[in-house]
Amino acid sequence: MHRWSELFIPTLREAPADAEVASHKFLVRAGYIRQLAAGIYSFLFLGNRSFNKIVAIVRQEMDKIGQEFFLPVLHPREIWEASGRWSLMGENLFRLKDRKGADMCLGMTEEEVMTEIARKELRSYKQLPQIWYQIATKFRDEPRPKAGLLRVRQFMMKDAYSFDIDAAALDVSYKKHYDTYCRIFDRCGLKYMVVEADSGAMGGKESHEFMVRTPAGEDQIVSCDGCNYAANLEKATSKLEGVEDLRPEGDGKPLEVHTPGQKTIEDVARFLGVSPKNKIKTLALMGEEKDGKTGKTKLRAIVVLTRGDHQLNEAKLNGMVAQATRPMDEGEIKALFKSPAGYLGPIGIEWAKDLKKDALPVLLVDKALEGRSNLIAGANKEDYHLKNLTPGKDFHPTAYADLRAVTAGEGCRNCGNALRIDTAVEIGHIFKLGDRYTEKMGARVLDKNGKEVTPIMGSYGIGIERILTAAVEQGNDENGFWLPPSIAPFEIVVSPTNVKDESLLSVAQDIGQRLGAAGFDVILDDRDERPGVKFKDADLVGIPFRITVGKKVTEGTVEVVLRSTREVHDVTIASIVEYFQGALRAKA
RNA sequence: CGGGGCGUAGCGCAGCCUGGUAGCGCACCUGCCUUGGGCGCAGGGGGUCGUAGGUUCAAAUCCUAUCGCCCCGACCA
Repeated sequence: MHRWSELFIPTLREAPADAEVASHKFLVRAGYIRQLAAGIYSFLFLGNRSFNKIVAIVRQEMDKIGQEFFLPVLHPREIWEASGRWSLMGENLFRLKDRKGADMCLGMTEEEVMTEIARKELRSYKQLPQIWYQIATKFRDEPRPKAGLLRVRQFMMKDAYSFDIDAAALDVSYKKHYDTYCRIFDRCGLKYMVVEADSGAMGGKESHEFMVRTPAGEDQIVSCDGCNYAANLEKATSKLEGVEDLRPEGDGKPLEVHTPGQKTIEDVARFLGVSPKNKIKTLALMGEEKDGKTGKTKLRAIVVLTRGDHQLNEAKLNGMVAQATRPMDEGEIKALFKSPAGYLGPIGIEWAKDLKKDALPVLLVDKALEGRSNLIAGANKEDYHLKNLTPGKDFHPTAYADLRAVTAGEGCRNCGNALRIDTAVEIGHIFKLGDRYTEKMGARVLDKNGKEVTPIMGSYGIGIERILTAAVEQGNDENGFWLPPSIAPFEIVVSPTNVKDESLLSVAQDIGQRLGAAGFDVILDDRDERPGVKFKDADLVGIPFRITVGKKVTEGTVEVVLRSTREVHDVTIASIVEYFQGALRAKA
């Protein structure tokens, strides 16, 4: 049994001025963490205790499906060069040189190291499937660390990798992780949801993220209360209500209209008396691609058309063109459209026929415009717009694609219910990697027929700090927070109201010892402080249950307080162990 | 990387504009008092004013540079 009076639990009355989100404020105030530098934190006694409990749960569950390794975090350049990520990862990769001047880096994820082992050791289909995992520190030089432990530069991650002989086998490994992740997050007491995710530039096929709703999060998730549809905004789609097209004017050919000074979609729509839904939004972008060898940046004009009231989803676009994009500058706009911004449109420019042809500018049209007619766009001429524009007839896109961002209230693609959008924090991510790493790094095994094949991989991550952060975010009030018992630094705090009263102290000690002997994690607040101080601290530090040992001892009872709801139960001293055997294991 | 803000005691802040003794609350130490929601009284310790340079008789304060931290952005032409 731990005694508070002997421990280092530096609680603060006030939050540090630079903390904004609840979890950051409370974890600092409760003495869990202290900041060392931007995005780098020290874990003190309580924080580390909670941290270790989370790790233990993750390890226990992962051991049921995989094998734990421990890999180096200091990597030679060569393996990152082999996977092609030495240049791809850019500034996010912490780089350094050893004494001989050789390039090294700090691991931000471990596909390379795992694949290197697979390459050297795996020879036969008989050795598959394999699931290897580790729980280790990762380094990422984030452009902007923020919100306490939410986005940091050094963190602990459980990362797992599966190697399978074919896609069907990968499905099995993937499902194992999906189920295991659910068990882990259930045991951690989190209210999470699983969403379809963008597999990103990694080139995976299927991907799910495990998300906890909180305004502190960085991701937007689209979900349906009517069915189980849920997806990251970067990936989400919806059912659109039909829009009535305008009737053709004049001879039905593109018709120039004078729109002096009308630049924005709203202005033009109002000026012409039409809905923005009948307008085309023209987005002028530049695709940038860095040549790995020469270091030169290749530019390519990419123009995206969306419905006037729609927003471009950059993640979808980036996935489609497989390169970074930025808005065109004034000169670039002028060069391509021969017109100032505000009057841009697709007419009068020769567009590429397919994405691979580098020479010509690319015209990507959002699917919501496919089949529409008599739309209005800029005329590529100052103060003029064009009516009667029909995609496929008046201009020919390089490709149609789903590029728009879903907005709240649109219909679910499965059941039609109104979709909601919430902010959430990502606590886990699983995805089917395919053969990207095994292929590039030369991992091969022989199949049943003696033929050489490339094993395919899955990659699976859990952010340990984020489990703690999410738990604090989902359970706090103005006085502090409460963690689920499974991941709290202690399950129960025993608070005698006055330690100078021998009878109170001895009852408290007795209760603490009996609960400890029964397997509960107990801390005795034996500090010589006023009751108010102890109660405030107990409320602050995340312990889900408190036992107040006070006046009622003379009647043979103590009070059990459930931190989350502040429910109070009088329990006899004699039956306290039995009480917790029922109560604590049953509810959070 | 762009924009904004902030660096003064462990935490939260004032002082800076208008240069001249570095201050307040909490925390901390000692004593007394008190003991069911951060109690009270008395005494006390603790600061290179982020760093470097400059102006000045004199710099926390004015000027320059630099470092650090926080927030917003890096999408809607």
